[in-house]
Amino acid sequence: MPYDSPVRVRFAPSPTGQLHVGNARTALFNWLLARGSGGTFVLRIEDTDVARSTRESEAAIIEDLEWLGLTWDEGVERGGDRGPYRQSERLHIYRAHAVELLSRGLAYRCFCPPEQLEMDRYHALKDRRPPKYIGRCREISPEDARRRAESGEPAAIRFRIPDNRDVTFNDLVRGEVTFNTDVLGDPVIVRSEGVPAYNYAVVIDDALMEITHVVRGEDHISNTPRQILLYEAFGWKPPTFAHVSMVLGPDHSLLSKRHGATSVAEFRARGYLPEALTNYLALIGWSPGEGQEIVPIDELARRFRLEDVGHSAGVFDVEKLGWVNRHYVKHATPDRLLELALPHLRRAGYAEAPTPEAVSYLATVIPLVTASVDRLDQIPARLGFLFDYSAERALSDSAVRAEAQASRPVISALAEVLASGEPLHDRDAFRTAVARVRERTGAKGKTLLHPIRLALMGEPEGLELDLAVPAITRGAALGAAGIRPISSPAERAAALDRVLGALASDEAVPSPE
RNA sequence: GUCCCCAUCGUCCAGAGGCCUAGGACGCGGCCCUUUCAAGGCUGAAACCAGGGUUCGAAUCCCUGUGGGGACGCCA
Repeated sequence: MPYDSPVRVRFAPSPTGQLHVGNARTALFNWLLARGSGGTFVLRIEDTDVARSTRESEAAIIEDLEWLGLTWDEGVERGGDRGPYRQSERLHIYRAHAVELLSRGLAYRCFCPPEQLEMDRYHALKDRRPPKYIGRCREISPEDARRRAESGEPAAIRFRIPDNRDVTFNDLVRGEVTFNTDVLGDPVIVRSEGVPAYNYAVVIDDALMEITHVVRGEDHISNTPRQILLYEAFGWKPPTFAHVSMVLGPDHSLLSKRHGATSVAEFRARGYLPEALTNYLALIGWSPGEGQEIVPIDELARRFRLEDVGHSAGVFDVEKLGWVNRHYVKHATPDRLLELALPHLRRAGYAEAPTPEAVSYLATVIPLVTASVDRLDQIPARLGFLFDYSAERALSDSAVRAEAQASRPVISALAEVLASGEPLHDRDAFRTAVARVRERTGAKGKTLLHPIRLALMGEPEGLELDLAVPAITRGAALGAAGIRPISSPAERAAALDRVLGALASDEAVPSPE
C-alpha cells in the first residue's frame, strides 16, 4: 500500500502573477494524488512577498484552478479547521515559533544590511565561492543582539544550520537524496520587517496543516534540507517529499513567456478546453500506461501514482496539446461548443449581439468546422466564408484569379442559375443548381466545382460545398440578426461575375505598365 | 564556482537483466478518401549520450566522462 494514512497534500501558490502551466501541473499532480487516494487537497496562499503579492493575482489563480476543475477541500475561500490559509494572516504563528527558536539558540538576529549582503554575494561569485551567507552575525551574543534590536536596529532572524552534517531524505520520485549542510548557509526565516521568509513559513504551515506529502517542483529540492532541519528543530516529523521535474520550452530552458503562452489564463483565452489542458499536463513526466493518451481527469486520478512520475524534465509540446484539445473539442456537446465559441465570434465582429434565431443558426454552423480546429479561437477564421465574403478578395491571388478568369463562363452561368432559381437550402438544391450549370457550360469535375467554390465561398479551399452552401443560404435568410449580414449565394455569384467582367474590360485596354 | 537532479526517436512516454531486429503517441513523409484545405484511415522514416566495468547475457546494475537542468536571495 503506497499511502498508509490518509493523504493530505497542498498546492501553495504565491499570488504574484498568473497561474503558470508548470505550477498548474504541480497542482494537478497534488489533486490527482488526493482524489485517487481519498485524501485531502489543501489550497494555501503564500503571500509573504508583500511587494509582489496581490489580491488580483490570488483571485486569478483561484479562477484558473476552478476552471481546470482542480477543486480543493480545504483552504482559502473554503475554510477548514487548520486555517487561516493565507500566510499574511498567520503572522502571529510564525512570530511565536521564531521566538521559540531564538530563545533556544537555534536562530539568531542578523543585522547585516541588504547592501552588505549584496556585496558579499558579488564577491563570492567573483571568487568562485558558493554565494551563501558567511555568518557574520552568527556569534553576536544574544544579549547584545537583543539590545541592538530593542534599540531599533533592523534585524532579520536567521536559522542556524549545523556544520558538516549530511541531511538525507527519501524523495518519492527520486529516491534517496543527500545534502551536506556545509553547502547551506543560514537562511533568513523572518525578515527585518517581521514577515516570514518562504523556507520558514512553508515548514510551519505544512507541519501545522498536517500535510503528509509535499509534492512540488524540482526547483525546491535544494530547499528541502533546510526545511528538514527546521522540522527537526521543532521536533516535528517531516512530510514525505516528492519533487517533480520541471516543464521546459522547446529550447530546453524553463518554460517562460518568451516561449509564448505559459499561463492557464492564456490557454483558456485561446480556446483550449480545461479537460484538454489537464489531460495533456498529466502526460508530461507521467504515463497512464497501455499506450493511452486521451484519459479524462477522473481516470487519471484512478491511475496516478507518484512513484511512476518520470525523473527528467519535459518539454511542453503545443502541437500535442493541440491534438489533445481537438479530441475534446470534437467530443464536446453542441451546446457547450456554442457557448464557448460565441465569445470568439463576438471578438471577431461576426456576432455582436445575436438574436435567438441567430444563436440557433450559429449552433448549427459551429460544429461544421470544429473537426478542423485545434483551438476555439480558430473558429471565426474557419467561419470567415460566411461573414467575410468579398469577391475582390477572392481574386487577390494571381493564380486563383487566372483560373477564375478562365472559368468565367461557369461563374456567369452560376450567377444566372442562382438569380432565377430556388434558394439553396439544402444539399440537393445545391446539387441541382450545379447540375444546371454543368448542362449550360459542359464543365465538370474540377473545372466546374473550383469556380463554384470560389464564387460562393470566396476561398479556393475550406469546408465541403455541400455543407457550406446550405449554411450560407440559411445565414443569408437571417438578415441582420445581431450578426454580421451574410450575403446569399446568388449575390455572391453575381458579385464575382461582375468583378470578373470589370477585369476583362480593363485588360482589353493595354495597361500602362 | 560549489552542491543537487537528470540522460531511450525532433517532442512526450513504454521499457524495472534475457520477451528489444527497442513499443506507443504528437509531429514529419507517403498513400487512400475527396471538387479544395482540413479531419479521418493506412503506411514509412526516426532513439537506447560516450567510455569503462559487473554478468553467460545490459537500454535496463555500477563507475567515470560529457551534456542538460535546478539551487546557492530579507523571491517563492
